[in-house]
Amino acid sequence: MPASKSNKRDEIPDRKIAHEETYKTLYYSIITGHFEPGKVLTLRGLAEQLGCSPMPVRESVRRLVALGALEMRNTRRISVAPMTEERFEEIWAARVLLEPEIAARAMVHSSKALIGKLQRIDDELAQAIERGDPDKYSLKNWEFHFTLYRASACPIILRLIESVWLQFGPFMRLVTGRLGTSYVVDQHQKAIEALKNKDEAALREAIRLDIQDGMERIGMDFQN
Amino acid sequence: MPASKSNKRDEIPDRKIAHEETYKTLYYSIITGHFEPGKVLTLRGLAEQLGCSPMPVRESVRRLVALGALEMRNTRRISVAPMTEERFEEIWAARVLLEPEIAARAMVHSSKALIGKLQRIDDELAQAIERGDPDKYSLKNWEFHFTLYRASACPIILRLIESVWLQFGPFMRLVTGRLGTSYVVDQHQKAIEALKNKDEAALREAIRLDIQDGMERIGMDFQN
DNA sequence: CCATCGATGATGTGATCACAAATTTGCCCG
DNA sequence: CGGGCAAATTTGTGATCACATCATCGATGG
Repeated sequence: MPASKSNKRDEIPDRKIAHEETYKTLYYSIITGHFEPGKVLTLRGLAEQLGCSPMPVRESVRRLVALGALEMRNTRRISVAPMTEERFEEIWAARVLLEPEIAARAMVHSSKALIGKLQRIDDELAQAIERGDPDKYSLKNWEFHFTLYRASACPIILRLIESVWLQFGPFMRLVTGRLGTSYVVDQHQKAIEALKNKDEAALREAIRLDIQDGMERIGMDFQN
Repeated sequence: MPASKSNKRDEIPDRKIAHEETYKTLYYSIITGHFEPGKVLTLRGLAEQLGCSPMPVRESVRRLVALGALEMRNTRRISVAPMTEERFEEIWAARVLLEPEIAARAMVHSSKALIGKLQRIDDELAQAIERGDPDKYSLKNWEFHFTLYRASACPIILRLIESVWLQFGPFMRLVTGRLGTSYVVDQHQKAIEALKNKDEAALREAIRLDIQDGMERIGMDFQN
């Protein structure tokens, strides 16, 4: 054990790694629904777009394929996963299974700071809706959920949820088109309220309904 | 739409791709518990061991890191994830959430052929226990679960479960040491029975108990 | 004898090249 | 004018190299 001081590791403030940066860029692009379902991508195309060699892109794409965010057909062609009714229903089911559970686990580690942070994010989300800014709406909605989920200190389940979000991200662009009502925010507020009251059942229900609202809204457009 | 015949795609019987082969090799090694938790790996080391250049290994490792099977510290060092009590509990929770659900979904597509296949695998599993062959036991246990789960035709949830299995695979080597009793097989048999009777609740319960038995057995060793 | 520092070897990363396979383009024939 | 075949381009894959950084170990000083 060479570590004289036990807290010596994890001291390095994250070196700049190209493939990490490209991954983050692609990650947010997918989560916020910038990529059209079924869209075909190329390593060299993304590389030029991101201003690097194809090498970091190759690694990022491999990660995203592993998580189901991108597909690689047996002809070795990279594409955003196309949406089917089966996939949609499955994603919905996975979300309802995992997200209320991790939210409940987050409540245990809840704090004033967390609740304040969630409230602030939801305020920004409301502003994004008012101004009709779908990109910011997607991002803030993601921030709200994952800020809550990260507080659970359950990295394994969190990774599963990340995978699911990456897979329905491309369909987000369908829902962001019509930001008419704001009842999604209501569920967020109910979730915050439940956190304050330490009411686990209410929190689970708020998350479940938030998922249902969002997915039903996507489902509407998807039925066409 | 260039495809004149719609079934023309997916006709190619899978080209031999080096990084796919290395991935499968590493996948089974991890699933069956050949890698010790915390073990440090190197690209060049694995490459030499697998008889290829570091390139395909790099891509396989990237995939496995994305799925949580391997870790990459911020010092850019590759290692098998070390086991902690928190990780263990979380994996357990994720399994109980996902696997009974996908099993229930598999029952809808159940068939005589599937039941026969499961019975055959479980017979081989029993033989592996008798002969004290932990590697084959691990493999057949994996085969049993994933043969059942694949029948659900839920690729997204299946991928989540794959991720979870890859993460507790390294701890499998702890349980495979002592293959004394055979009550695990009992749960498999109850699952097969439930499939025959189309009894969803019984199937869910059998899977849940099988998970509990297996995890408790690992947990015993893990408490030390 | 132990701690600290410096040198050496090893490791992940990124770029580039060659190649086989797939896609696309363009030409020719019916 | 339309359809199918072949050339040409594009694309993912694998190998190799240079490089910055990290781990390992030996030397030095206390």
